[in-house]
Amino acid sequence: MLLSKSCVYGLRASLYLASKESDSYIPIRKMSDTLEISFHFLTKILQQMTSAGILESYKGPNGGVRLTRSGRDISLMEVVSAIDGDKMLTECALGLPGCGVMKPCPIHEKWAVTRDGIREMLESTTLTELSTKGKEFDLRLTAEGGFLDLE
Amino acid sequence: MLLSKSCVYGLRASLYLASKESDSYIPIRKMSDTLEISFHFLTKILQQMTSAGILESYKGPNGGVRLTRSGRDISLMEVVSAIDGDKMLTECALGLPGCGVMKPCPIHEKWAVTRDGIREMLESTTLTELSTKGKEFDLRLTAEGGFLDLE
DNA sequence: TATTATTCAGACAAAAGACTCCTAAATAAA
DNA sequence: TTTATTTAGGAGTCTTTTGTCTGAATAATA
Repeated sequence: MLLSKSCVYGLRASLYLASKESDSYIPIRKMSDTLEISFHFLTKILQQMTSAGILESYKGPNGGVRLTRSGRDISLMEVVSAIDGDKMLTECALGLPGCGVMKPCPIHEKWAVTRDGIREMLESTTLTELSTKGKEFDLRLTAEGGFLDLE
Repeated sequence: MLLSKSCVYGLRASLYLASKESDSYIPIRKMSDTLEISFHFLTKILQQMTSAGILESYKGPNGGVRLTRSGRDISLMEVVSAIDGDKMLTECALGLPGCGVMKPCPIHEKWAVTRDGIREMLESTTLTELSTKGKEFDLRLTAEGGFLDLE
């Protein structure tokens, strides 16, 4: 798969948070229940996002996590590279270490074009853009349910 | 990564075979040595390609594998789907089981566009196209060497 | 026929990714 | 000040991917 499971979970959680317009902290337990993701596993992923500066957290009762900025200013790319890094968008498609402009692999150029398409998509799409559409059309965010099922 | 390691190895081996214009069988051992891929691991991958009809094999002395058709008629897509399947090009980017036209996920449409770019690239590129360029410009096919180092 | 070169097949091992569980630290509320 | 809630972080398990090893089947050749 293009994105790791961790990354997908991080994206879904980000969209959940972006769909909440209040700036109160959301407990991870609530998110993991709603999104049907293992609590402990999700916790770790959100920690990565916190240390990457996308989220901020607060301990204790009424604690949880929230976006540090408006979802309008956070691209999918930010979330992806916080969790999966940017190997996918920098590495040679054939995994050859020395591959580069000097001595490229045969699919170097074609892959560069394709990859730019992926990057462009991730960079130009914001959390708010997707969460807004998500709420408008009740799009899917879990196996069963959509944005309108979010609590 | 987009492609599994197995898939990348399969692609590199395919390009190696396409670069040989003779229709004699090439021993896997020779390929694994040249391409610096574990012999046994490569063997398994090539077996997958054989049962997918991309390669044919011959046992015993002077045996090995070769392409069943001209590399001109084999697209990268064929090799990729023989090894990795086509999950990448069919599955929801968020991994949501029910995601589809009826109730898509938020990135469904954008991902469909991006994905078509990937598919188009893989389908429109043939082994011969790449191996020809590979030989012409001595492109990279191993960590260290290029097409002109192939024996 | 015996030997050698080769693919085929499957069991096994190691590494990475995905996921669980437990304890500690922070903090709000009772 | 105690208790409940919540994140932080580490250690451990399970699964998948990647890679290794051993032996059997097949075919050429001496």
